[in-house]
Amino acid sequence: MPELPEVEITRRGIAPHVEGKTVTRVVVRDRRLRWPVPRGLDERLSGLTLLRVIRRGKYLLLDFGTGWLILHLGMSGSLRVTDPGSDPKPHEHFDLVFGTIALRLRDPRRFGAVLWTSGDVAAHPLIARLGIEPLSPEFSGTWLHANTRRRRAEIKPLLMNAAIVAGVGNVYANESLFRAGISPRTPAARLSRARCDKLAHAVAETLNAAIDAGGSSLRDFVHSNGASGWFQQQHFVYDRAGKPCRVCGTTIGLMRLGQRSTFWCRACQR
DNA sequence: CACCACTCCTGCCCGC
DNA sequence: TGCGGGCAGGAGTGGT
Repeated sequence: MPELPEVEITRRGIAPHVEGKTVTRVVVRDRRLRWPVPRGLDERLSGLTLLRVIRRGKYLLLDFGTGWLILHLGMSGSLRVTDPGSDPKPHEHFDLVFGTIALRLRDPRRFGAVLWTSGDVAAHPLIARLGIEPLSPEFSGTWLHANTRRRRAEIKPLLMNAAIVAGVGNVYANESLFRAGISPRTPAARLSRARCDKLAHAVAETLNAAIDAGGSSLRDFVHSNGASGWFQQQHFVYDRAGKPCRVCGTTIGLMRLGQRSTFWCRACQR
């Protein structure tokens, strides 16, 4: 499940291969993603040079000067750099071809997105509503404390709300709360200033550790499945229901919070 | 406005 | 062994 770290690893994996390159062709094999892939991308993009690839939350934003291609990997999407002549495998719905190489999107569950916007990408409705970047210097205990005072929601669903914090999904919300020693059920407004500090640090640490873990596999984005660096990290709590806590041995619990599986150690997290 | 449930989709796992 | 059912999840949408 691509969350912020996986998307950032993807960005780092593909950027050196495609930045500065000019689009020669766009191939759409299946338009049926979360929203239909727009028609006319081939005509619109051919001849344009990709200036840079940036990330906002879980979105990849490809700057073409006159406009931006917005990519989202949904929960099963991956991007790789490949030979445009190679036979597409199942679920490889979209190619962005730069002469002798291509960016190829695979997305079995089709929760992902490929969209185009002209002008300022930050003004696009999907991007404009995103909350703070958790790896930005602005994201701190001070920010978290100030922005949760009137929140009745429990901290875990709040952390996963992209309109508040962009890019933290279920895996890293669970892991961050474990690292911070905070119960996922704590009402956000009840978190002390000190605990907000702890949590902001834990979120950044957790995300950075995951990025570092995936960084060793960057070359896999070329002629590979583009996803091999993802699940190598050891989780403290995620998907470990019924197993002993790696820190204290207490059995890891499982509950539903905001329709999502929530894993936690009742001894380590209060 | 804040929050919540619902929804999209398919691979995978479990039980029979 | 094969099949059906349930589950997983990002995040937009619409209801309360």
